[in-house]
Amino acid sequence: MIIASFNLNSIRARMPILLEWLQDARPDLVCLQETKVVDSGFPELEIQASGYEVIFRGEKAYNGVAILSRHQNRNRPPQWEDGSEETRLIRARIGGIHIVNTYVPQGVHPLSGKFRYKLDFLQSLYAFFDSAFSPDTPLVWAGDFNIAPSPEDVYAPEVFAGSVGFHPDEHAILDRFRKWGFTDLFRLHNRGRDEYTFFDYTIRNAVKRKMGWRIDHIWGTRPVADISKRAWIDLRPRLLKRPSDHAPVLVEIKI
DNA sequence: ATGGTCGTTGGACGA
Repeated sequence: MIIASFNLNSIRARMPILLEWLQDARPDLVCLQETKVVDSGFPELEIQASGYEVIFRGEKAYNGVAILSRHQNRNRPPQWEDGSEETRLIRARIGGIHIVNTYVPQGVHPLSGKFRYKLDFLQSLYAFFDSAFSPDTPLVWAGDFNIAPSPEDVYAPEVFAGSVGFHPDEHAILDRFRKWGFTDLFRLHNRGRDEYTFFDYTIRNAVKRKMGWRIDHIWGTRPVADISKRAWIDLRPRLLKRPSDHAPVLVEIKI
């Protein structure tokens, strides 16, 4: 079973790339972020025609999340757990595995109220995990975390130290998630640097120049980590015409 | 070509 996370930066603008990538990579479960569309405008029929069930929650212009599941899997309706008006969290259960897909606020600047909101969002999410699940639960947390966990995950860690996305307060919260029981499944299977999921549009040839950030993640509790076989980033969609600024990250689970 | 690019909007804002 292959699980993927992909920030699309608008699902409507990205349909050609999404559909081609689904056919190509054939993931079993896909967590999407930044769909940027209200539910009445979500391209549900096209997704279904490509072989996936889908659940989604979006709003006008901003945010928006969805979970795709290949037709042979069972799905269940989304439940909201963060109490937010924003559409940043959606969850499902596929077989015995729980999936939580989040679009964590970007944070803008460490001195801004939006950074405080980002930290609060993560603290609420931690409380949700702690109340709704046990570390023994087969649980996947996937999405755009908007945080690069370690110096290997930013192309210029000395430049960006203390910046939003690579800030000690963010790292302290991620450490809490680790202590609770989560493992970064990509990092479990990959040691190298220069492996990124986000490349700023304003940096020309950023992928080729390896100027990116690893801010999209698939984390799992121990039961999931124990059956994970490999994890990788698929840069191909980022290299196409009119790409998202993110590339998908994938994990293969023995199930 | 000299402060960069997208997407959603319908003038900025978010990223």
